[in-house]
Amino acid sequence: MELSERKLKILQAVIADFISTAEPVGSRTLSKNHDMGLSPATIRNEMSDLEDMGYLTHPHASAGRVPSDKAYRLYVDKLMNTGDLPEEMKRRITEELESGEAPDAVAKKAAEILSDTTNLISFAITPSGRESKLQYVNVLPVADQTVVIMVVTDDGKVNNTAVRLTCDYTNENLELMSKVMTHNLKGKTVNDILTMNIVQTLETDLRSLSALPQSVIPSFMQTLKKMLDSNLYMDGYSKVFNLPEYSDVDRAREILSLVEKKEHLTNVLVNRDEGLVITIGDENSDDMKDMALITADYKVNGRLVGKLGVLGPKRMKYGEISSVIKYLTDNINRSFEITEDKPEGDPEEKETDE
Amino acid sequence: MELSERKLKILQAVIADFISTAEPVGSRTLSKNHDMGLSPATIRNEMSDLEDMGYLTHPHASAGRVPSDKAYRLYVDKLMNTGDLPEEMKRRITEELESGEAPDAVAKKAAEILSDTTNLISFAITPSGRESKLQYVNVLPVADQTVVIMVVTDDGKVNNTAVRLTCDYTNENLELMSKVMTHNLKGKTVNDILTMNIVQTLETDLRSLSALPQSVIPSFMQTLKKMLDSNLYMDGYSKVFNLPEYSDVDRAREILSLVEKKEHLTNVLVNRDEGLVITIGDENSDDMKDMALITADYKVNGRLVGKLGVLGPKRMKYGEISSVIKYLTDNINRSFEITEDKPEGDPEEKETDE
DNA sequence: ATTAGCACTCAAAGCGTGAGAGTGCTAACA
DNA sequence: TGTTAGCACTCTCACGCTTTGAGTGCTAAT
Repeated sequence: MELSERKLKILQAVIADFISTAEPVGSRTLSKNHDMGLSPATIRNEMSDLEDMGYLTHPHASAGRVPSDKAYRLYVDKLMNTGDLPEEMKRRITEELESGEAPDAVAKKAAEILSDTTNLISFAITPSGRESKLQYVNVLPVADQTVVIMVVTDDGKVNNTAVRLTCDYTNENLELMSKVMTHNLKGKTVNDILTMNIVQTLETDLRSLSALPQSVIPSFMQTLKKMLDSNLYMDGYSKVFNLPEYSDVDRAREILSLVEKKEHLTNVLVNRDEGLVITIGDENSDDMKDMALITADYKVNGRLVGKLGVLGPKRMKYGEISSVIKYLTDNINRSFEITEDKPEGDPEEKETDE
Repeated sequence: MELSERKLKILQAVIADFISTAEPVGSRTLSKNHDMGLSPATIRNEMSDLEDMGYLTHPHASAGRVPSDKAYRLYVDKLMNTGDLPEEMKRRITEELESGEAPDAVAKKAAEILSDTTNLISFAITPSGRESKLQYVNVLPVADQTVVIMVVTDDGKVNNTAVRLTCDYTNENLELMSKVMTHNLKGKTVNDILTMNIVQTLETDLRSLSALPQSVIPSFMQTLKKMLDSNLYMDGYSKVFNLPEYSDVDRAREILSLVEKKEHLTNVLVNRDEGLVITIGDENSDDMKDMALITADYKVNGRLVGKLGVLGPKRMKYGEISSVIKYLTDNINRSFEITEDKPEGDPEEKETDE
């Protein structure tokens, strides 16, 4: 059977209604609310067809219709309109985001905005530093036998670790060490540094420092490892209680415990495709089969890095939310783009206009 | 009326039973479970007295008794036993905590442990840097027109901000600036620096740098301000669903939205008394009237700083939880104590080589 | 002073009924 | 032939009634 123009229209109406009310939608309501010049009976016939085709389901015999995963997929691919955001909202987002913050702060803020505007649980992961290029290593004195190792990368990430030393140091030693390490490692990616035999590489240059390198280098590696991890920020936990699908405690528990497994969620996000990705119901992993997940990525310094998104019931305002996420990531990208046009070896040249 | 020995014993039994079952406890159950050689009728009379005295309440005429806030208070002050923790648990806590981490990481970990061991919502705030003494300022080059300002304090806090400059710089300029700022500000508390007129103080020394100070100093102040804030880490959101008192969605929503108001919660914690503090029901602010809050503080470098605690129903295992929190803060204190001038005290020295 | 006994209370669970929303089918209609 | 009105049927949900059981308070006996 073909999806006639009329069937499409009805399907769209059912989906729209269900998204906004969370109630199964019946033929009568449909014919009233959407004045499509058809009687309930006709609509009923069409809906019956749509059910046969797998687009609608029946919770039980005397209830209205509910869209299937297949219907949502069609809706997202063809039917929904990703309209422009209201100026007011755009303004607010830009405003809240504006400030040359560090990636972590931006991610946190973005999750906040996203949850506020969508009324769903939101999250954002910060870039993994895997491909970040080391810019600067600094070993700084803090107290007797204690120093801080600071690593800065070209995309603005700064990580540090405090180390208790097993030996004494002088400020000159630390400075020398910082210089040598920076000189040897600058421009290399974090990942590369972690996989190369750094001790050997530095050994000759640092011979004069006796025990110092042995004390510091493990912690330096530690700091780099920290840079590999993505940080996950979340917001809007308690928003779920506003949704009728979670008025049942067990359902609420389900989604909230899911979201509390941070490593798991991080994994899901990291392994996601690039771009704006929407996965609905069955398309998700087992623990999210009755939810929908919308994510997008953002770039720092032209490098693909962080992700953000929302999680909620399949009945979500896909169009609107996609627009918000799109607008948000665009804004973040733009705000991180500006470190360009330096002479140092970055081949791609991006020009921001408009 | 006086609280006879027997009344106390009965009261304690009621509280103990209610804490473990969440069901109003009746005279019959009590006489069975606690074989105190008294018939239900006698217990009934005593309970009636206890009710008159304000220690017990009746949800309704034909239900058992429930402890009042006053009863919990008595229990916490006199009746409960703060036994020692099982070795197994101690071992686990020490193990998980052991590693010279930064205050932020420690707080996060502590919240995690606390929620795991108590099965309640837990949180930990990191020190406010208000009284931290500045140790080191460093302005470091990151890219053209971009530098990172790093501030290190004596208690191991490290904060940094990336700044886009409005003027050019040379490495020498930055170094000079770092030196001058460190020299002028070292040993002063963050709070003091924020309230003094720093620009004026530095102006003469930095005259040679033209526009650089104007670019950097506001961001430096920004970084210091960040140090004032306590970071709040939480864990165990979804634990509430295991408690019968939150099987009602509205109750669950109540506690979870409360906990999501991070600034509010931070405030509550910051304004709390020192030491192990337990507040029950009415003793709390309006939005926690039917919960109990247990907190304690921990010190970094001898300075009173962070707090951690749990939030849950008034029916909580006060004794056990207090022990855990006590043990946890003791451990944290010990692990942060070492920056002192006594070289002794660290049992194990880790040596990594390869 | 304690306890057995009994009447009483109240929440919670179970049951039956009726209303309402919706369907599917059939027959009539343009 | 596609559309529609009509009608019987189905199923959930809300309501009220009854029963059950846990627990109390009081009284009288020990």
